[in-house]
Amino acid sequence: MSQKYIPQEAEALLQKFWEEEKIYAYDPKSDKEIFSIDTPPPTVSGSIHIGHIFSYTQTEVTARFQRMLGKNVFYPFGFDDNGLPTERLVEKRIGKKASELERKDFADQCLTVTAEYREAYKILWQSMGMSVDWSLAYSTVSEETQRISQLSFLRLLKDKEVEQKNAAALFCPECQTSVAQAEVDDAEKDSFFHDIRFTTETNEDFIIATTRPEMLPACLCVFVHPNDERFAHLVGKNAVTPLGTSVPILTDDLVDPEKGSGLVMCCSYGDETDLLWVKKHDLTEKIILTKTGHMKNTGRDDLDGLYLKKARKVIVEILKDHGSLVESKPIKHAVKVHERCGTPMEILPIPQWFIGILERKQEFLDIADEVNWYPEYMKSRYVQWVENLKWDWAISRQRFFGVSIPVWHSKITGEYILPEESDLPVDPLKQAPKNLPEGHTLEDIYPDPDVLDTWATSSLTPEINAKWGAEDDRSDKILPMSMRPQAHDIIRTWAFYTIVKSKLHHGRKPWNDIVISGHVLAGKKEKISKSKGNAKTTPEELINKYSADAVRYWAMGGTLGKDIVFDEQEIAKGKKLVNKVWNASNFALQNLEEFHPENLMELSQREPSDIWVMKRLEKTATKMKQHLSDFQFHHARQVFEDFFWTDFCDNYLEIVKTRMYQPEAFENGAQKKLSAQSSVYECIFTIIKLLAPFMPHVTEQVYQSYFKQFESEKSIHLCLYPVLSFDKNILPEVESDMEMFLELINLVRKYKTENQLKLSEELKSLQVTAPSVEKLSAFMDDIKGVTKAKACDILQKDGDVELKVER
RNA sequence: GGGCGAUUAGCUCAGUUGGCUAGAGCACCUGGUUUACACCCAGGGGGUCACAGGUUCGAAUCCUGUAUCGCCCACCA
Repeated sequence: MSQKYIPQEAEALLQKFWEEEKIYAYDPKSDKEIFSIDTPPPTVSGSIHIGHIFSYTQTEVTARFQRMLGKNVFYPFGFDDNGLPTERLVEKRIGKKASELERKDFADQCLTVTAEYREAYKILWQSMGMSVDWSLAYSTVSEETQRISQLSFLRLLKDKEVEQKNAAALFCPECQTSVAQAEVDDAEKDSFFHDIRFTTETNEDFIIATTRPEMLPACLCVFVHPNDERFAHLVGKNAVTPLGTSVPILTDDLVDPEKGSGLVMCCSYGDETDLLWVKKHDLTEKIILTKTGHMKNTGRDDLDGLYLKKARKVIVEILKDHGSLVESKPIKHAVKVHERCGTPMEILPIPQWFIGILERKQEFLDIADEVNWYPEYMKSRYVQWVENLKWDWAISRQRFFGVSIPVWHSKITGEYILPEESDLPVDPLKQAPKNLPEGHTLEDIYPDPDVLDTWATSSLTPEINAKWGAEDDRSDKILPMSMRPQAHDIIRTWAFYTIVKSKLHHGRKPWNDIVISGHVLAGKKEKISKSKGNAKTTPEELINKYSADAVRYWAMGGTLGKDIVFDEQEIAKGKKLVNKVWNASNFALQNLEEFHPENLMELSQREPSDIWVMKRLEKTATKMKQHLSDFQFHHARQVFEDFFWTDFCDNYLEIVKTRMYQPEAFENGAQKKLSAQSSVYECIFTIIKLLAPFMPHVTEQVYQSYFKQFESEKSIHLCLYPVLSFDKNILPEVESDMEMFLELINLVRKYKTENQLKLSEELKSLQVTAPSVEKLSAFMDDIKGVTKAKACDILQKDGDVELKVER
């Protein structure tokens, strides 16, 4: 082995080796147990920050661990280049709007433009030592993905899980598309609470308080709470709005008597309550908004055609002139806005495609119980979301770019004309159906203009990975997938929608385990974001400065589901561990030059210290395996460090040094040296295997430099994860006996430190008292070796070990 | 308003089912050029475990309440 390990040089060479040897390839022909990972496809929009590294590395360690358990690991990578962020990026790069190109051409442009970003990801990922099988990479804008997305739609349509309804949906007038409940954000907006005077036909006045006076032309009725005695006399009468319309006054217990004046007008549609009321009281809706957010059908020329905001101002003026406006109080209130553009949402009845989910809430809750949630408490977020769903899933979007809805409509019968599954993907805007219904010409049909919500596609990542419906469909092998890693902020979207699709298509859970990671914060309570520019260092800089293994070490420190504050010192700590592992291995192996594993001494024949370290190693390996199986990365890391740094390096190696350097100083020294070498050999080999999922580079380097010569596997990453199981009868009490020895070592070290002596300073003799002379004496050779004492007398005395030193 | 989580050393965080004297790294102090490593070794100082009650032989850990913070959701007339 060489003296120095320089990660900046070694890591790149090792990565090249892994790629050339296809160490991480998924083997479709193998009959080994498969471990499949539903990798989150990151949005291809140009920026990769340390937060990505954090969560993906945790998954990657699991991939390596499962591979070392002997499983056939299916570890793909995906690129989400179908979303709006990518669309914007591509528009900017090609200088054209998506709508200026054919859908297919724009998709091609997306693939072209994002190619370099995909390449950047791949390079960074490889430089982190990510054991992805790149031949399994997919893109969400590719033809294959579009085929699967359309296939999903067609099958759900045939199963009547999808239907087109002229139902009110949340609508964004800016993007001019419907949006799903999950895409809605709250925003604090400045507004006015307007008190407007209504009258009844019998000339009684009352006040309606509203933030949406422009909805007045769509006023259908006025509600009061049935128990509200203040207004009981009004119920059943007709009210006259300031615009002169006559509407009934009704009761409903959803009215909050405390709010506003206690009277509320119901307009189609001001908010979701209005929607409910229209259904419940069978009111006839009146729609006064166009898709672009302009007024129509108001019955007034001075309002029709005005944009919402403008209309609001105008109507306030009208009301003022009319004397109906009593007061306008400025308020701040939360408004539902589209998360993409921040525009307040409207509710409009336009034809939309829906997947019916409200009827199946319980089924989706049941599926969640079949999935293991890590950490467990994250499930409650899902449960709460599902329980509170109010809308079916609107999957159509009135945008130009995206996966087309594969449907043509008949102008004559209104029936759907659908493509064959084998013809997918199709673009109805560009293509004609292969077979027209009887009596139809091309003139009699029109294409569905909408595209699918991106979640309708992203929710199919298991199916995309499985090449669902293709000739080489591998659903049987990899579905349900073993593991879904993702962050907590998209439980209600990605996790939920994936469960919906899996349930509807296959009737079962999409994965066995869902593993939720936290976010990386730039500082206390500060999210890393591109706009703030608070990601001080790039992943590349950190890898270059500390090594990939060190960055990976940091990523293992987070607790599952919890956000962590970025701490560069943790990476520095990782760098130290890399160095320590190399040096300890290098040193230990130097002392194994004439050793061959064929000559390994039986454990029962070894010296007590050598048996002790093996027992500690056994425990460490057992615990690490358990922790990694449970995705408890930080626990595994901690257990490793405790053993490796303290027990193995600081104590064990120091203890056996003398026996290895100068066996002639001991009676039967050759055997005692072989005993030490046997434990050192097994420890180092086990240590690097235990650490291999965390630090794949330095461990591989040690393996290639030494152990490879005795082993058949060409890479440490193809070795099996260590499982040790020793005969319990071999020195059953060695661990507690060792405690006395370690106590003695500490006392001697303390003595030397306090007396400002070198730790290697020779001592004339030690006078020791210990609870068991016999047991401590078993370590006599090593006591002399590690303390450099020429003589040591042990006397029996209960209690702690005590020491007197003669220099 | 509902749900979930957090509060432990100056800083960043561990602390498995309640159990020896509450741990680690960094920072701080003292000592050591030890033939693996100064990216090291040895020793040391530093915590009323947010607060108040309760359960228990025993609580950082379980229960109740309070405070502060974060996330998710709801409220929006």
